[in-house]
Amino acid sequence: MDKHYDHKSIEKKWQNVWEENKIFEVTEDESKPKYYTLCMFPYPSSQGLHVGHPESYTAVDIVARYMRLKGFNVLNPIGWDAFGLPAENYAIKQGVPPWETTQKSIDNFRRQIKSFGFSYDWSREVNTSDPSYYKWTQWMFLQMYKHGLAYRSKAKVNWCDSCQTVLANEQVVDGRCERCKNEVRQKDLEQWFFRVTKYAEELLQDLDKIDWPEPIKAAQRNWIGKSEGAELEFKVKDTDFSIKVFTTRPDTLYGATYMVLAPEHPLVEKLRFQIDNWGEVEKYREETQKKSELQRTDLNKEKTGVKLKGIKAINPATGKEIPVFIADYVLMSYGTGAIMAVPAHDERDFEFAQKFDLPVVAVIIPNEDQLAEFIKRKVIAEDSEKVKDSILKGEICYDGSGIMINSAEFDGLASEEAKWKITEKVGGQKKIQYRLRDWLISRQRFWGAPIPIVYCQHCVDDSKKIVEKDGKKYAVVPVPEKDLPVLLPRDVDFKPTGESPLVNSQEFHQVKCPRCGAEGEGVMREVDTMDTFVCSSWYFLRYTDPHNDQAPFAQDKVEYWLPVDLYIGGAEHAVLHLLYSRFFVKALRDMGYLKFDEPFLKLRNQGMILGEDGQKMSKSRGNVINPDEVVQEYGADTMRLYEMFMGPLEDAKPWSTTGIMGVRRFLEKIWLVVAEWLEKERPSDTSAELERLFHRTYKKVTEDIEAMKFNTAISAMMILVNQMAKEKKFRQDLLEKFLIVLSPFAPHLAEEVWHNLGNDNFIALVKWPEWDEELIRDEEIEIPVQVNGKVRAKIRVPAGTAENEVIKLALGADNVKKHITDKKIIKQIYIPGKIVNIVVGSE
RNA sequence: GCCGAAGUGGCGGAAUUGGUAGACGCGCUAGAUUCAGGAUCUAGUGGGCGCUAGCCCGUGGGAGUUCGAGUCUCCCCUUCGGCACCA
Repeated sequence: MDKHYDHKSIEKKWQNVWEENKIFEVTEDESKPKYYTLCMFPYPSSQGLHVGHPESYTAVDIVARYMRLKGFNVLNPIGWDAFGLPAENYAIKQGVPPWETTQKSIDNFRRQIKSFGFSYDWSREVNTSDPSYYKWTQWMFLQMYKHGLAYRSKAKVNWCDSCQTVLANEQVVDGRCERCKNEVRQKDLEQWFFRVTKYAEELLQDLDKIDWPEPIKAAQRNWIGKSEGAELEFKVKDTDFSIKVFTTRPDTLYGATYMVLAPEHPLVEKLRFQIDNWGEVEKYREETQKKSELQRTDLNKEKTGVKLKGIKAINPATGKEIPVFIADYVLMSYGTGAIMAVPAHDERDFEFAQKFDLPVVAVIIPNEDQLAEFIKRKVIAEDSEKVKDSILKGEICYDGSGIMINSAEFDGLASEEAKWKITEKVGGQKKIQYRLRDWLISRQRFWGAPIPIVYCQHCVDDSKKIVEKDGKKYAVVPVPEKDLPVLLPRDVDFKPTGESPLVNSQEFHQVKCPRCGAEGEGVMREVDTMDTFVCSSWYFLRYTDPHNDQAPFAQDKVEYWLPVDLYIGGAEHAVLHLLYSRFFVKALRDMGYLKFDEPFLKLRNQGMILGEDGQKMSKSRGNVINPDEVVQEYGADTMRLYEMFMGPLEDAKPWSTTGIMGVRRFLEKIWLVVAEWLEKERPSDTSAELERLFHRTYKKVTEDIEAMKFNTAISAMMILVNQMAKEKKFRQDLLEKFLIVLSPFAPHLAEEVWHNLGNDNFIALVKWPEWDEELIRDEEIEIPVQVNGKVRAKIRVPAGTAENEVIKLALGADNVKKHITDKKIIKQIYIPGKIVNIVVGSE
C-alpha cells in the first residue's frame, strides 16, 4: 500500500464499483426490518450544489450505511424537485426553454452528488417535471377533487407583481413574496384551493406523536393558530339583520360598548340604505381596498374607522343600543369579520375608543395577585390601589382575568367561569377558530404540472359545478384518469404576462370535453399550473414504486416502506412542505390509499453553513465555498467528515479552510498507520490499554450515530487513531472493526483499506461490530478528592475498591491533609467511581 | 405582545438521572527537521499570582437549593427563529 493517501483514485474507483454491483439497490424483503432514510430532495438550480446540500445528505448517508450494517433493509433514495419558478425565470433570462435548462441542472447536480459516494438507490431517481411523475401529481389533484378537498373559489388572494402569479399564504412572509421579496398585493381572483383547514385539528394534535425539532412543531402550532372562544350574535336595531362575532372573551360581553365590522364585510352593503353617511363609508372602504396587507397590518399605525350613522346594534346581555363602526383593524379573513369591542379589556378597542370618545365600562377587576402580575407585565409605576382605581374608572385597559363586576347576575364570579355561563345566557355557541387558511394551489406560470380540468359551456345544464369566465358559464369537468397526463405544451411563449402562458398554446387547447365530447368553441382547458409544493407533497411515496405506470404507487410497497423513519432537511420548510406533506398523507389515508397518519416519524434540520466570515454565503459577499473544489482538493471523505465534525447537525456554523485540513490530516494518519502496519508482520497482540480503547470507540461511535451526534463520534475515532499511531501494534480484527465503524463517515477510504487488508467482500455490506463491556471497564480508576467542593487531589484505586478504603486513601493524600488539618470533618461523601468530597468546618 | 431555541477559551465546539469545565479539532508559542516556504514531528496553550510542588478567579448577569451547579429553581439581559391590530 502506497504511503501517500490519493483520494482521487480511490474515490472514483469505489463509486464505480458500488454502482456496477448495484449494492445499494433494494427491494421489499419481509425477512428484514426496514428503515427508510430521506433527505429533502434538491431543487436543481443552475448554480449547482451548495455546501449545505452535502451536510444533510452526509448525515442521512451515515445513518443509512449504519442501519444497513446493522441488518436493516434500508431505502435511501434521491430525486429532483424540478418544477418551479427559479428554473422558469432562469430559462427566460437565458432564452432557453425550462425543460432544457432543468435537464442540464439535474445532470450537473447528479454528477456532483455522485462525487460524494452517498449510498443511494439510484434506480429509484424521480423527477417531478417528468410526465411519468406529474401524471400522478395530476392524479392526486383528481382524488382531492373527487373527495371535495380541491375546490375553485373566488377569494382575496396574494398576488406578486414581480413573479406574476398568486401565492399561498405560506409563501408570503411579512407581506412580501417569499422568493423575490416583492410586496404582495391582494387581488380578487377565482382560484383552486386544497381544503387543508379540514385537517386543522388533526394537524395540530398529531404533532405530539412525532419526533420533530421543537421549533418546527412550535412554528406549525403558531401557523395553525387555534383559539377557543364563543360565537355571539348581536341584532341590528330595526332590521332583520344580525352581526355574528367571534370572541375569546365572552366574559367581557357586558363591557361591549360598540361593534366594528371589517370594511369589506358584506353586511355593510346590505345596510346601505339605512346608513346616513354612506358617502363617507364608501370612501373609507375604497381607501382600505387600495392599501396593501403590509400597510393595513402595520401595528404602529393609528386606528382609523368610520361610524355607520343610523345603525345601532343591541348588546344581547345588557339590551343596550351600541354604535357600529367599520375599521381596518378588523380583518375579514379571520373569525366572522366582525367584533364586539370591549375597550376596558382589549388594548386595540381601548385605543379606538379613546380616539372616537366611546364609553369604557370595566366589567372585570383583578384580584391582588392578578393585579401585581399585571403591574409587572405592563411595567406600571403607580401603586396598586391607584392602578385598580384606574381600571375601575376605565382610564386604563386591563386585559387579564379576574372577578366579574357590572355584569348583573354574574358579578362576583371568576371571569374564567363566567365565560361559558354568559355565552349560554345569550344563546351563543362555543367555537374553535383556526388561523390556518386553505392552500391556494393555482399558479399563473408555465413550469408546473397543469391542473387537469376542462371547462365546457355545453355541459352547464347538468353540472353542479359551474364557473363564470368573461361573463359566460362553464361546467367544471375533471379530466378522466385514463387521459392523464395532461402534457405541458411546448409551443408556448413562456414569458409571464399575468396570465398563464398556457393560454397561448394551440396544442394545449385542442381538447374535447371529456363529458359531452364537444370541442372547439366553448370548451377550454384550465390554463393554470399547480404550485410546486403539490409535487413535493407526495414524492416520498413515489420512491417506493417509481416506475409504476398504473398507479402512483403499489399499496403493498408503500405499506412495507412507509412511514419515513428519518427525514433531514432545512428548517425553512416548517410551514410549507412539511405541513403540506402531512396534509397529503392524512387526506390519502381518508381516501383509503394509506394506512398511517404521519409521513415523517423523525425529523432533523441541518443548520446553515456560513461563510468563513460568519455571514451567510452569497455571491455578492464573495464567501461562497464550491463543493466541487473541496472534493477535488481534499476528497469526498474529507468533505463528509469535515461537515459532520464542524458541530451539531442542527447548529449554524461557519466554514473554516484550516478546519478542514485537520480532518484531512486525520484521514492521512489512518492511511499512514495502516500502510506502515502492512509493511511489517501483522502483530498477534495488542496492549490491554489500546484494546480497551478500540472497544470503547466501537461503543461510542455506535451510541453517537444513534443520537446523531456525529461530531463527537469523529472525535472518539481521532482519539483512537492518535493512540494507534503511537503504539503501532494492534491485531487485525481490532483494526477491521474500526474500519467498519469508520465506513459510514469515510466510505471510500474504509472500503479501500478493507480490501488492502485482504478482504474481498464490501465493507458497506458487512456486519456492524459489537463491543465487550467487560473489556471496556477500567481496572484502575482515578478519583478526584474535593475538600469543601474544591478538587485538592486525585487518587488512583483499583476499580471496585470499598468506600472506607477510598476515603482512607483520600484523607491520606498530601494536599488533602493540608486542607483538613486543624479542621473538623463534618461529612465524607463518596460517589462510587466518581468523586470524594470531604466537608470540613473550622474548629 | 405571544410561542420556540440558544448564550462555555482567540475560534468551531466537548461535558447535563447534579460529581475533575474546556474532550477533539483549528489557531497560537517554543523546539526538531528543512537552503527556504509548505508539510511533518515533540512539548505547551482559559485568565491571574507564584511560574516548581501550590493558590485565587472562571460556563451571559443576579439570587437560591445542595457536600457539590455549565447542568436544577426563580428573576433579569442578549442573540436567533415562528406568529402577530387573529378579536
